[in-house]
Amino acid sequence: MTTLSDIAKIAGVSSAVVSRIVNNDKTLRVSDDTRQRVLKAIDELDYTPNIAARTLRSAKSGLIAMVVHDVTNPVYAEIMRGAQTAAGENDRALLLFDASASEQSASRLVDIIGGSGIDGMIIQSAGGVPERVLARAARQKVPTVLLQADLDADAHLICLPDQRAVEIATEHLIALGHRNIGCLSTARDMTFSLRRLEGWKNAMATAGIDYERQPVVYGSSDMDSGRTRCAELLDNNPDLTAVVCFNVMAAIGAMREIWSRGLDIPGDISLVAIHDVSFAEFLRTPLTSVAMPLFELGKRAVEIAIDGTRPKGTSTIDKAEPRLIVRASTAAPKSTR
Amino acid sequence: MTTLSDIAKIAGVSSAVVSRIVNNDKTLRVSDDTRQRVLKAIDELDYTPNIAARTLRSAKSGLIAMVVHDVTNPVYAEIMRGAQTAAGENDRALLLFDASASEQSASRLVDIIGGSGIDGMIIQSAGGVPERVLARAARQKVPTVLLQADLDADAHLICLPDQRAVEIATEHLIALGHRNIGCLSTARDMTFSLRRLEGWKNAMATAGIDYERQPVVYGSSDMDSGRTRCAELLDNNPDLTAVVCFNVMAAIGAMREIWSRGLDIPGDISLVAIHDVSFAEFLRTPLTSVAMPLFELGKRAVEIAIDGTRPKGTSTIDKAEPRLIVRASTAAPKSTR
DNA sequence: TTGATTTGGTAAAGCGTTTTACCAATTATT
DNA sequence: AATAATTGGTAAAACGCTTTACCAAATCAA
Repeated sequence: MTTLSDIAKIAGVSSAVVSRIVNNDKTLRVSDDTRQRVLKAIDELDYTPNIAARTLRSAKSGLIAMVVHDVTNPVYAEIMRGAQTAAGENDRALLLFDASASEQSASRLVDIIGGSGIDGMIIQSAGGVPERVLARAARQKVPTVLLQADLDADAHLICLPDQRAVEIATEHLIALGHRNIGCLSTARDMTFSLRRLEGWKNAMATAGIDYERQPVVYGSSDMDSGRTRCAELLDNNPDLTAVVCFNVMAAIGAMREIWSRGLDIPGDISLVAIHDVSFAEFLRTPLTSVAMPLFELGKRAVEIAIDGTRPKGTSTIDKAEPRLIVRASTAAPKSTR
Repeated sequence: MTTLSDIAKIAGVSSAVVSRIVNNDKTLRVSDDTRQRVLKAIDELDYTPNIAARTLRSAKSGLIAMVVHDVTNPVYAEIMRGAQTAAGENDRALLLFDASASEQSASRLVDIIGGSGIDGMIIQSAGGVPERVLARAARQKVPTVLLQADLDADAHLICLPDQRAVEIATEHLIALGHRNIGCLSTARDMTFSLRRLEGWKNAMATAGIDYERQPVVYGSSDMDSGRTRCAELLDNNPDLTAVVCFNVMAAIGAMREIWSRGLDIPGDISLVAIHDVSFAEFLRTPLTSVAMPLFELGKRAVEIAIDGTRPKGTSTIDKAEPRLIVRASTAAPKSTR
């Protein structure tokens, strides 16, 4: 309700001065006395700049759109927290879109992009994003950051240290004495699945194990998928003593399948999952996992979305190594005991 | 980039007409021919109204702020999905703030409220919201909806059918033959805790059980709290055969404690939790729970935030009964077998 | 003393909508 | 034929801010 010119009137200056003081314009020269008068008026009237007017004039809204595949998945929630934090640090706010929520929400997003409502966009939703969203963003030159999903779009791309994470997981199993180690992978057509597989091959080869003879099945990142794909894995590979699960929720489904067969974890099968979740420790068998820098991923995503100078391309979060959290789902295989 | 007057020029009309066509103004009288020309131009140039200009002029941004206590908690994620859906249906978008993320994010929110950046606000964060946020919203007359948290603020308040949920949970245990049923409650100073306790008392009294002799402990909604409070409960009440947990995450902590004592669920202790989560079924002992209409809560919240006509006050989501999901964590007590 | 520079500002043009008030031409009514 | 009502629009004023261009007065240099 209080406007710039209200302040200007009270302080006895033009609104230009007030605006430049509010925006901390370094090129403004103003007497200390005047500045104090303005500041006092701002404080007394509790003035806050109108966002719409500022956005209209400056073509910067301070809003970043974040499209997530499924808010409900705790793995992705951590990414959101990272993004949230970076947004706060940089005076931005996050507009949330759940790709799985409704078609109308995608339409709304297209309208917002087209209406210059956002300064940047972050997409976590592997595959689930309508083409028109990407197209519109490209046309409007809205900086777009893709997370772990290299659609060949005109956008930035950030990856996790996928290969290293699976290497660490596999090395852990090998160190325990496992030789027959299967993979419960994520979607076949995602490059992060490939990078993870590469990590597994690497670790196996380094240990002199012929990974060609070891099974790999592909699934998605949920419990149901984990359960059914794990069943296949066990059915066809009686010698298996360990499984690397590329997604923690799938790993939980896998556990269920293993238990339902009367098998023990880790007695009969050892399990390592990629990504950690808060309740991993509280499962029947506390789950050994490799924590990925998800928070950092979200944080970097908004930083890149904000930073207009950065050239497009792929970057990887590699500040910290993936972290192995040994719990109770991994142990030496029976044969070595 | 394309503006209203671009369209107007091409269609050979004034921008007023275009605006009113875009906004579907019923009072506009225009020849069918003209309307088609305008529509065609809009379509060809792929025109989308500039959001900032519209917001500035109309003082409606189409944005609802949602403040959540912890994005990471799967219980609250379901609320967000509901809100997301309702937002899509009503052509709004959601601005997300994580109360636990950063102090700066609260400042940013205050600026946005003050700058007329939002049309409404939903707060899920019990206790964790800075006073200045509420104050600013009240001053700016931003419709505010409080979820399960009756701060005495000038706002709408929506509650869950807390009492009924716990009644259902308790009745289930009583039907199985339990008489010694404890409560692992949520925070003592929250009225939803009180309502839930009321449900327990109700069910107990109806069955002719003296609930005064049964233990109640208070905790918070996380696993650690669940574990430690459950320990107290067990230490002081050896006769206990069942526990109603007012929060599912706390219930998971409780399970851990029970197992760590070499006790069996449900053999020694039966457990029911309020709220369901996707992985409840995949725990060591699949957890019996009472699902609450969380999705509906989120949905109603944005509907109320949008609907300016509704008088302030308390409402309860009572369209559907809380739903008992019987899994494996509840069974008849030993004594009756 | 004169001209140049610095200080401390001001005026005003947009940014793209929405909306109210108004109006000329056409059609209907008496 | 004269008046009234309807049709199909138009003009222009906000909304509140940012930013560029400009300028009078004071200070400084020579």
